Amino acid sequence: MARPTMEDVAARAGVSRALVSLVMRGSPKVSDQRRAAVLKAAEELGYSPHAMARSLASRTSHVLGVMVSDLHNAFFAEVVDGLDAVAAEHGFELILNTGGRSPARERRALRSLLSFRPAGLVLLSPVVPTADIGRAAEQTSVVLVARSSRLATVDTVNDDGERGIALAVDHLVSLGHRRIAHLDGGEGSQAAPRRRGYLTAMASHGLTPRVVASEYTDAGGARAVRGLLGDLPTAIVSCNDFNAVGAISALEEAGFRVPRDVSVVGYDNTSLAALRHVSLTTIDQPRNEFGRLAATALLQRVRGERVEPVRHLLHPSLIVRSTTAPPVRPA
Amino acid sequence: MARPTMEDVAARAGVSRALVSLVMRGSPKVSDQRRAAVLKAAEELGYSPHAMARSLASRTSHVLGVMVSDLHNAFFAEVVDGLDAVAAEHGFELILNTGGRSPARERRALRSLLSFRPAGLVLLSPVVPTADIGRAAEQTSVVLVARSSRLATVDTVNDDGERGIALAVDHLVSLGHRRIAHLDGGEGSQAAPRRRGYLTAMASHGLTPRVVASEYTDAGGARAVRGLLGDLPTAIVSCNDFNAVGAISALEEAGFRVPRDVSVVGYDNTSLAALRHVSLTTIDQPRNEFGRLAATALLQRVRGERVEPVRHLLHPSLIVRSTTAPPVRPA
DNA sequence: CTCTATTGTTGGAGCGCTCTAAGGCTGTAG
DNA sequence: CTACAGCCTTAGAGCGCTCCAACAATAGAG
Repeated sequence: MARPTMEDVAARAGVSRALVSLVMRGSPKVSDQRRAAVLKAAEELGYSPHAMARSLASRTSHVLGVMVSDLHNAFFAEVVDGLDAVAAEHGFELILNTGGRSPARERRALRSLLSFRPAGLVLLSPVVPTADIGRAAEQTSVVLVARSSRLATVDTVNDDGERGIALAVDHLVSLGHRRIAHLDGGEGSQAAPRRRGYLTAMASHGLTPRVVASEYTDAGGARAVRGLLGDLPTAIVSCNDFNAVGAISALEEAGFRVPRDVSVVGYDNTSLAALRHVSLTTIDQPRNEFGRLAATALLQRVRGERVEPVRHLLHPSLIVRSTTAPPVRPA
Repeated sequence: MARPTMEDVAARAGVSRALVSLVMRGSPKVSDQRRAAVLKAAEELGYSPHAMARSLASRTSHVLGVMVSDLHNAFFAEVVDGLDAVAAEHGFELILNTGGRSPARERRALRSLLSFRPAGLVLLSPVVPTADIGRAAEQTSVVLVARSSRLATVDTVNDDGERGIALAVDHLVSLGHRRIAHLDGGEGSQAAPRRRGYLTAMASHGLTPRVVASEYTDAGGARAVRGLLGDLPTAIVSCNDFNAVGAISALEEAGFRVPRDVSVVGYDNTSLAALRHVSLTTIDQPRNEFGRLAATALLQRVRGERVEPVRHLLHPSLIVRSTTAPPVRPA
């Protein structure tokens, strides 16, 4: 498995190593004749440039470091998908890590990524303290996804959770609902803005809010609904799709029909929501776009096109499916 | 962002560059005193070794290349999760690519990964011709996941789809079903062994098989069931979970109840199947284990512990939930 | 036919590290 | 007091590449 080097190609093509380098980098200052000879020799030897040696010599990196807090979650997979698309488009490679939602493991993952001297770093919903992020940002460009920060040195990409929930509430209100409860995500990552958005939206319609403690799982949604059965609202805004699906199950088990008796809105527009069996009205977060924007932000910095930090706050959108309808019970 | 080098650390600690190198590699032949001095200097400078320079000089790589045909699919994300766990455990880093299910793009992705001279390559369900894989295997160790191959130079990790479907059929037969249909995955990746497994299992029970053309989507499952309504079997074995969920929707829309009127079994045990709202009886594929085994296979080769190819054929397992029950209609 | 551009090509230094072989120290035996 | 093990430590070459300065070679101008 000893692979050929530039030297080998040069020897075979009867030119110098430097000329091979020029050809490999696609320089225009090489005669067509020599170029062809070099390319032929490279082909015959099965030569391909050594990315690490190249990066070392040129003091530039075509690598983007990505730390995912938890790949298990399909949300992140889609973001990575977007990152990869943009990176590939510009000849960059992704080097990937997971932090396992533990600050210690994330710190280690961070160090490991930095040891590759990446052109930039994408942190997906990291849980490490801001100080660690700041320190990383001294070494390379950093963009934070699904986590906000006031650090002047890092870019951020988030969705506007307040607005997203407001979309859901407005939708329900326009259908005629007035008793709308929110199943809250607790300590979950974007739970706070969503809760805030709910309270603000309800207030703006002059309605009485009702926040019910819950969590980002279907079991959590079911549990929360069971606590609500004595005094059921006509509509529920869940903190995410899983929670919403759990809520629907519990409602149906209790003999209620969705959306006839209770309307339910989710959040995230996971593939789950799109299933005909579920057909959940929900709020879409442009996850792929998160990745694309994050990669783009990094590439801009790499090219020196921008210095000031950028804060992307993406607009979520309402996807109306079959779990919302006008209320039939007295509002 | 000009980061300190070994030279800087050596100067500050008052030792030679080589000594710093020894300390960084954790060599035992360094006096405690010097080691402490070096570590202190490194700490003060915020030094961390340059992974690429290290790899170039040592002619060894601590990088594993991963080509995912489509990260969008949660299946692959879980495999990557398993890969990452084992890689991290052994101080390896993952470098990741997607091939977008196109041979041309995959070939490019492959080349790009190889340019990093990775210690090994993991190909998740690649669509490139075997010849390309063989060529890659000449450059580094290769393990194929979710794609079989007779190449003597590559390791493979797959699940035993025939056996998985047999598990489903046996389960239904033991419940008393005799009219069991299979919704087929067509050209889909593991559809062939699953179909084969169905036919064999039915034959072994002396039952008449009934293969219905379908595909790996919930819409596909629904469509197939609609074609079945005139002569409904008592049980359905779907090619995967999505298909099964679609089938259930169509059955319910037609006024049938699952599992009372028809039992349904999925395949894959996606997170979808586990939802209480779905609670699908299905066949579990140990995806995380796929990743772990793939990484382990590579590491064994890297360490020279093994030369002959290994073929992992993982046993799928039956997960009984709420969509299967004894038939009530005449069998 | 010489002189200056212009274009194409080359050697050499160096990127940050590892690794080998050789060197400096200490302590103990002869 | 010299010799010889250790045990630490170091200089130096080299990994595969890029990049710069220098240099041929060809072309156009005077």
